[in-house]
Amino acid sequence: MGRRPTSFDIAQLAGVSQPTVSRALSGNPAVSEQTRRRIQAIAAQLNYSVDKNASSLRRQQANTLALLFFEDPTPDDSMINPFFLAMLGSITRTASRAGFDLLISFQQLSSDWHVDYQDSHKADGIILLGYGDYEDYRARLTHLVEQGTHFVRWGSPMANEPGITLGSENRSGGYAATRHLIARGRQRIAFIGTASSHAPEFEDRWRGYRDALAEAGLEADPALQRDSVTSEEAGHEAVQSLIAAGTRFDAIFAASDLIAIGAMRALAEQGLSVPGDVALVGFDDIPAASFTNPPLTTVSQDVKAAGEALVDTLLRKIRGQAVEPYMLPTQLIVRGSSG
Amino acid sequence: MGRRPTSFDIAQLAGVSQPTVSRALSGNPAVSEQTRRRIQAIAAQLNYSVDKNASSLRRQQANTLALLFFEDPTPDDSMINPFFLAMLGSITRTASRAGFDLLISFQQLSSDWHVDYQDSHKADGIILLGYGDYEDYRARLTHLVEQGTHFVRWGSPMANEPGITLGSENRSGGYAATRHLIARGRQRIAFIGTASSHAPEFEDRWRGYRDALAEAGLEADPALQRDSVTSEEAGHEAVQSLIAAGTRFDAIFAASDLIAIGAMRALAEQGLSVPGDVALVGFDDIPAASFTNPPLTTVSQDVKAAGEALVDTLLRKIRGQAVEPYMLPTQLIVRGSSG
DNA sequence: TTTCGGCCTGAATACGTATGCGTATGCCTT
DNA sequence: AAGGCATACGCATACGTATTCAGGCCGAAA
Repeated sequence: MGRRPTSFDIAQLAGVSQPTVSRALSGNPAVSEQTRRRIQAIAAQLNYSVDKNASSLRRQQANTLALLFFEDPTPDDSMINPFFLAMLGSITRTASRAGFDLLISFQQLSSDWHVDYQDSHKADGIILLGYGDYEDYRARLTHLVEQGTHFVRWGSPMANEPGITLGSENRSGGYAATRHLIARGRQRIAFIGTASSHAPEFEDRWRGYRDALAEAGLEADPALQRDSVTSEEAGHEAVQSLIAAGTRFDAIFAASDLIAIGAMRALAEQGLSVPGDVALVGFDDIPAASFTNPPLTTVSQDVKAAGEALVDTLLRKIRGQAVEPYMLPTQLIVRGSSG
Repeated sequence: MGRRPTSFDIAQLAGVSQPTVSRALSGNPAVSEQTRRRIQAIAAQLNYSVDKNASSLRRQQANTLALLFFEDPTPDDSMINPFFLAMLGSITRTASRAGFDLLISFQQLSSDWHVDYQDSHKADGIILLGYGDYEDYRARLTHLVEQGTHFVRWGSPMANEPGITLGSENRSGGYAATRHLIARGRQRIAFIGTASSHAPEFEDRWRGYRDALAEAGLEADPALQRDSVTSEEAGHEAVQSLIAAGTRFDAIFAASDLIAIGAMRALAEQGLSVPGDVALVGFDDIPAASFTNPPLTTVSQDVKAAGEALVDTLLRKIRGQAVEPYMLPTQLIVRGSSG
C-alpha cells in the first residue's frame, strides 16, 4: 500500500479494532499484554507512528511548547544575544525529556505574537524570552492572561505582574560584582548599562552596585554612569564617552558581558591596561567571556537551571498545578580582568 | 460562551455556512468580497484563529519545518557549537517569512530521530545540522530517502549522497587561509583538526591547506598536524602536544575558531606571541573570534545565506520542485592574529 | 445452574477544518 | 421567452485519533 499506515491498518492486520490499537500503543492497561505485544510488533514492522495532528486534535493538546524570542530589530540580522542562545539548549532538552516538542520563533517586537500560538492550538504553553519595552509588554501579558494562555516569562519581576516571571537575582549579582571590585581596592567604579525602569534587569544590577558602594561608604557618582544596551558597540561607545569626559575611574562594572567586551576594546584603544589601570567585571558569563584577554571576571547566571526552571514551571501551569515565581542565584566568576 | 470559537460559531453569526467561513478566511476567491469582509470582522471580534491541528490534519501538511541538531554527547550539557547557533536566527527568520513554523530538537546522536518528525506529520520537512559519524549517518539518510521524507543536510557532500547537502566551500576556504599565511612569509604551518573522512568538513579544509602548500613548493609535514574535534579544550591540548614534540612552526591553521581559541591560550601559556612567534588563522568567524586578543583572522562562512539556502532548498523540495546541491562561498577575514 | 464481578474488546462518535461536487441566483445572449 | 454561463454558496464527507459506553467472556461464589 502506498500511503502511510493508520491505526486502522494495524488493527486489520492484528485482527482487532482501531480503538484497541490506540490503547495498546498508548500504554492503556485495559489491553492485555499479549495483544499489546502483537500490535506493537506489527506497528514497528509497518513503521507506524501516531499522526500528531489527529492526536492533538482529538486530545485538545499538542504536547508542544512555543519559545518566543524577542529582540530589538537590529540592522545586523544575525546577531542574537548569546546569553539567550545558551539557554536554548537547556530548554529544548528539558522539554524533550518531558515529552514536549519545542516550537521556536524570533519575533520582532512589533508583531502580533499575542494572538498566535496557543490560540491556534499549536502549542500548549509559551515561554517568553528577551528584553523589550515593558509597558507595551505589560499590555500584551494582560491580554494573554485574559485569554487563559499559559506562559512563563524570563526577566525581572514587575510590580503587579500579569502572569509569572522567573529570573536571576540581578541585584545581588550586581552587589557581589561591585563588592569584589571594592575588595580589590577600587574606589572610582563606573557603571555601564541603562539604570532605568525601561531595562529592569539592568536597573536591578545597578541597585546592587549602588548598595555595595553605599555599604563601603562610597557614593554612586552620576558622572561615572553611562547608558548602554547590551551590545559590543554600545559598550565601546559608552566607555569612549566616559574617557572623553575626563572623569577619573579605576574600575568598570558592565551590566552585561557584551558591554564589557566592548569596554575592554575601548580601554585597549586608549592604552589603558586591564586590570592594571581599570578593573573590569561583566555579567552573564557568555562563552566569549573566558576567551578575552585578560579573561573576563563576570557574574554567571545558571543557564541550565534557568532553562529547566522555565520549562518545569510552564508545565506545572499547563497541568493546573500551583506555581511560584522565584529567582535563581548568580555566582561571581573571578578571572583576570579584575586583578 | 466559554470555549474558544470555531468556524461554525463564526458561520452562525455571519449567517453563512462553515465552509464559506473557511474559504473566506483562506482568501479563496469563490467568496464575494462583501461576505468576506463581514466574516473577517466577526472573526476578528471573536478573536478567532484557525485550529492548526484540525487544519493540518485536513490538509495533510503542517506548515512546519523541523530542525534537527546533532551533537556529540558532551559531559558539559550546555556547550553548543556557536557556529550552528548563529545559523539558527537566519533559519527561523527565513522559515517564518515563508509562513512556516520551526520545530527544533537537539538530538543525541544515538536516538531514533529518523522515524520521527515527518512520519508523525508534525513537520513537512527536516533540516539536519551538526557533525556526526558519517557512516551511521549514511544509513539513516538512506532510510529517510526511502520513506520519502523531505530533508536537507548541512555539511560536506559525500560521494553517492542519499538526499541533498548544502555546505560551505571548505576546500577553497582552507586554501585561502593557508595562502594568506604563506603570503605573510610563514613556512612551517601547522594544521589542527582531524584530517580524515570521519570529519569531511575538516578534511576539505585540510585539502585546501595541502594544495596551497604544494602550490608554494612546500610540503605538508605530518609532524605539523594534530587531530582535534571542534572545542576549545581539544585545540588547547593539540597545540600543547605540538609544542611538547619540539617541532618548529611559525603558523597555525586551525580547522575551527574554537580550536584556534584553545590554540591561542596554549601559545600564550608557553610564552609564544601571536602573531609574532606564531601566526594564527581559524575558521567559522564565530562571534568570539573578534573578541580575542589579538582578534582572530578567520575564514567566514556566510551564516545568513546558509540559513536561507537551507530553508529555500527544503521548501522547493517539499513543493516538488527541482533542487540542486551547491556550495556557499567563504571569505577570509584578516584580523590581528595573522600579523 | 445461576449470578455476579472483573477483564478485555468493539461500536459509535467527537475533535475542527478543508474541499469536491452540486445547486441556486442573476445576467447576458439569441 | 428560454437557454447558457459565471458567480457564490451549502451539503456531505474525509482527515486519523482517543474516549465513552456497552457488551461478551470467563471463572468463582452461591
